[in-house]
Amino acid sequence: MATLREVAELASVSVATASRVLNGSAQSHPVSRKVQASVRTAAETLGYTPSAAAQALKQQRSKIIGVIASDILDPYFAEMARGLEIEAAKFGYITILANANRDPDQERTKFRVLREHQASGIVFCGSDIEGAPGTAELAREVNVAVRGGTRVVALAPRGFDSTRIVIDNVATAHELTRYMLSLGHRKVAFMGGLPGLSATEQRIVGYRNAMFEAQLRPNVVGLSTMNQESGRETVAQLVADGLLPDAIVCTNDEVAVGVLAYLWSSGYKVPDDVSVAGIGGTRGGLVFGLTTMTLPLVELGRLAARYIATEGNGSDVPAAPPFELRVGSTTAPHPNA
Amino acid sequence: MATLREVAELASVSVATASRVLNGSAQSHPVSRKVQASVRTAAETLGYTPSAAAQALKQQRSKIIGVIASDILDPYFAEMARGLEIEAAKFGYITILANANRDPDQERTKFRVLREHQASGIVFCGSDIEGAPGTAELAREVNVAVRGGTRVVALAPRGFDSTRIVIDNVATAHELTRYMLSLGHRKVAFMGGLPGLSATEQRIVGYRNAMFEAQLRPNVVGLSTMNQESGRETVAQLVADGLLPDAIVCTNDEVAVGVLAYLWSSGYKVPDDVSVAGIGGTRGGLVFGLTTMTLPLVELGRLAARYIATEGNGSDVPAAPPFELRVGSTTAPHPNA
DNA sequence: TTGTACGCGTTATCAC
DNA sequence: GTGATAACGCGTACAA
Repeated sequence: MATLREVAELASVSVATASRVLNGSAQSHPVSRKVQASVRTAAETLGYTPSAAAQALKQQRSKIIGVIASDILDPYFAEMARGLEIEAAKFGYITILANANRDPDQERTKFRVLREHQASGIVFCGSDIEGAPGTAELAREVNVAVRGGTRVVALAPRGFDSTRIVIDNVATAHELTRYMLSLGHRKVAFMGGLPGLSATEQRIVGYRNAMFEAQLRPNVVGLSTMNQESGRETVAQLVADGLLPDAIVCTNDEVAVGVLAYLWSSGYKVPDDVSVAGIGGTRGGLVFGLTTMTLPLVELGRLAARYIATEGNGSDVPAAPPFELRVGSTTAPHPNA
Repeated sequence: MATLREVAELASVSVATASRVLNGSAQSHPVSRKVQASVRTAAETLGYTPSAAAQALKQQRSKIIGVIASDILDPYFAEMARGLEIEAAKFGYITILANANRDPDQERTKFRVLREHQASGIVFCGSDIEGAPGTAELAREVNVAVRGGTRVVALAPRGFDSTRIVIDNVATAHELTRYMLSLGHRKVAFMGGLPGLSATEQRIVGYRNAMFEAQLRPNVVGLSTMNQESGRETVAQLVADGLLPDAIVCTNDEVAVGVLAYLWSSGYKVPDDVSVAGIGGTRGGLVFGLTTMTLPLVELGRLAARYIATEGNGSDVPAAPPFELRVGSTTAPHPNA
């Protein structure tokens, strides 16, 4: 790795001049054209690459955004990560991606590593699990970091003092459930999610509220995991028990796709036999014409990246963009409606 | 951010001692129990976090693995990225994720940024596009880096001199096509992929070879993109033209799922009307019982991470693990067979 | 317009 | 066992 000094020597100038030409202050601190040219060619021939480590050390901050995702294989988080990466790149930032498996201890470990790398911001993509062991320690460490000047952004409900750019989970489920009811369905079930996961619990609240308002009994099923497989298994069980409802509100698109997979493969008609909808608006549901609450996931990532890159302070936190119902072909009015 | 010196002062020891206690050589360079304890408590109370930047600067290398993916939303790459992240973490490494959209220029930019951060290794997850502008420049820069000691690993066919841990794409498609033929299908089509993309071209070769061996005419369709939507559109067109084959070998699972989505939603029976299979073995196909060539994607990521973290040299490159046919419920013998 | 010199936080080499 | 101190590569006052 060629260093700045080597470049300077080859160009017969001082390191200061070389530095001014290659990194930054070429305008605020003028350098003659000739020297500029010779420095640049020297850098080119030597294949000079500035040391981000040295720069970070000197400037007390590095252009790094840390991303802590619950599961990078889940499209929900992958979309956020993508938005983060794209927007960060625009500002010359890079994203460091860490997986945490929804485990507070792992989150804490990753958080620490990210801080060690002087990340100027750290983004939590997933929500937390209420009362999970390690949550308190994580919160404590996050709060210390925040006070120390590290920008921390939560893109989902979190129990620590960070900047929040969060979608109203209660409202998403509430609105979606109301849509199902407006179609004339009465036996509307809510399916999937993780017990204790804030996002899940909030969506259930939204669903429950909508059901209560319609004076109907809520019915929450399959509260275990939230992937395609669990959607398939849960609906298979409902069918086996003869308890298939009129409509199913799924906690996310993954579960909904699992439901569709089972129903189609076993001869049921969607939406004739049952209406199905998800929450998220991720790519996975698109091809199936899934009705879903489209969430601005990529945009959430972008906002977080921009907030960090532009060194936002607590006062200029962007609001989460609105979500929107996307009516597909997996929902239809109830036959008796 | 508390520094080592602050910790040392609080503990009334020298920075040297503090360093020995907190980072590394506590054994090779003994420190008394008492001092160790006082240093640790001092670090704790100050919330000391070592500066990775300073360490990287001093040690001339940082525990960073750069990952350049073509599209993080594609499960194919997401699985690799996940394997990389998990294995890297085991060795105390972190992964920096960069998206490149299959654009050589973007790849080059990201590659450079990764080098600036002194990544000890950089992994390319996707294959290249033959003759794409910018490919030569990228290759040149990669080769410079490799000679400079940076470990570069390609997990897909690439035109530069890097370590390769690659699956035999020709064989995957060949084997899968042969399986379709063994079921008695004669009109077997190959669907999807990017024109010029090495992985696509190689799979087509495998497919063609198998068809030629059976003295059948190959039929490649939908060579445009390789996501679910393109699979849906392509098969819809086939149906509209009355050209639905006996069996479809898809370039990846995404395309295959798109095909299934269309067929199911429009009343076709899989595998009764047509057999469908994919390549990849990603999660997306699992819930549909998709027949697919299961590729060791996560494992590929792990191997790359381990190779870099253990500072492998050119002589101890691990071989790609074997792939395997997973027979699901989307393929069946031909009715006339 | 260019050069000199210091320090960012850490580790490693020497001395005690 | 422990403590000074010199680098690592860079940016930037301050001089010239």
